[in-house]
Order: sequence, then structure tokens, then C-alpha cells
Amino acid sequence: MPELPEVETVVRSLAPRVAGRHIVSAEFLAPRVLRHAKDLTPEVLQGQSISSIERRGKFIVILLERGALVIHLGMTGKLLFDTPVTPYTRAIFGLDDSTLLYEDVRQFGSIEYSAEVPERVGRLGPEPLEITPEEFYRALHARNTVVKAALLNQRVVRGMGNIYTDEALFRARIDPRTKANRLSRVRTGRLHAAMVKVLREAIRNRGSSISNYVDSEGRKGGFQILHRVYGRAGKPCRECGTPIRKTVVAQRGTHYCPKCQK
DNA sequence: GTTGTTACCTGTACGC
DNA sequence: TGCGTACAGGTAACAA
Repeated sequence: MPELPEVETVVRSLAPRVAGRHIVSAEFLAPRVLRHAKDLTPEVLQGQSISSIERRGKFIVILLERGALVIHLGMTGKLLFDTPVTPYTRAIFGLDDSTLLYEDVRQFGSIEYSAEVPERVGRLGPEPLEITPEEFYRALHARNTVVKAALLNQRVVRGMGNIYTDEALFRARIDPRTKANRLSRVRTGRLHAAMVKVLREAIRNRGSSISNYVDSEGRKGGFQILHRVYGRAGKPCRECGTPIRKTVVAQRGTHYCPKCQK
């Protein structure tokens, strides 16, 4: 399940192999993946050079000569160089010196193309690694919902997903069911610091490989062994030994320590 | 405008 | 062994 650190890792592994190359050919094998770009055809992309690649939240933005190719990996999306075509290959991009395949078992991911960066990418909130503690406090203070839902809301901060939300809340010792607008400056400051720390640590470890996440070279991430709560239901809290609980908050499986998080 | 719920999708784990 | 079912969750569409 690619969140900010996983997408960042994918972009870093793609960058040296796509920047400056041309899209020689494109093939789309699954209409569902093009649901936000119904008029995208291979001809639109063919011959265009790739100027750069960047991440915006969980979106991968590939800037071309005449537009932007925007890819979201959804839950099971992967971008892989020079691998065999499988039943789950949804798109194939031929570059000058390699082939980039978009694999996506569950097809929650998407590929779109537009002259400008699409509206749904433009309306995202700030990057969690760039937002200041004061801006973060104001953003949470404006949300009349539980803090877990607020962190998952991509208009509050872009890139947080279920894993890193649970991990940041644990490190900040905040119960995920706490109302976002009831958190003090001190506690949002602690949450801001925890969010930044956990994201940086995860990027350093090249993300978390829970089910089948790999980067474009097929390498797994290593952060999953450093999780304190996510995926650890019933196991002892690494801080206090109390069994980690799992419940549902904001329609998401939510892991927390009932003793450490208040 | 915000917030909460549901659908999408399919491999995996589990119980019988 | 084989079948049915619950579960995983990012986003969009919808309801309230």
C-alpha cells in the first residue's frame, strides 16, 4: 500500500532512468486504469520527451514536453523496468533504452494525462515534510472530526496513509479517536514532529513492504520491521508491554496502544 | 462548504 | 481438498 515514503522511493528509483528519455511507445491494457483520462491514447504520448519526475503527495507526476502524465499507484500499483508482461500489466511504456510496465492487481491506481497538472492533484494540501507546526495546528484546528480522519484527508496534508498515520499518532502518544480541533498546540506540535520523523525514517528505509510493494527495480522496503503499532495487534507495545489493540476508526483498521495513547 | 458512508477491486487468510 | 467469506484500504461519488 504505497503511501508517501513508498511513492518517494519509487520516484527516486525511476528518476535516473526516465529523465531525458523519450516515450517511444505506449500501450494501455485496462480501461479502468484510465478512468480519469478517457481520451488518453498512445499517440498523445509517443515521441514526447520526459523532462522530469516528481512526487505530489501519493501522486507521481511525470512532466513531458507538452503535458503531465500523472500516475497514482492506488493499493497495488507498481512501476517496473524490463519485467515480463503478466495478467496484471495495465500499461506498457516503451522508452529509448528500457520498458516501463505499470502493474496493478486491484486496479485502484490510475493513469491520466493533461496539459496542466490535474485539478485533483492541484487541490491537495501541503506536503507533511514542508508544513510548519503552526500551519499544521491551524489545519487540524479547522477539522471537526477525529484526528485519524484528519490526517488521512489529503486536503489537510498530502501523502499520509493508514500506516504512517497510526505510527505518527503512536509516537505522539495521541489516541486516534481524539477530535482534531480539540488538540492543544503542544500536542499538535508533538504530532507534527512525530509525523516528520516517521516519514523521514521510512524514506531512509525505502518504505514499508506489507503485502507486495516494491520499487521500480523490484526492491522491497525495510521500514515494516520498525513499525511500533501497525500490523502488531495483540503483540506487546514496544514502550510499555501492553497488548496493541486494533479497532476501526474513520472506516480504517487502526492500531494503537491503549496505555501510551491518550 | 464539511463529514461520513459506500463502491470499486482481487489476492490472501481462515473456518468449516 | 475445496468452497465461501471476511479482510485489506486510497479515492471518488454520493448522502446528509
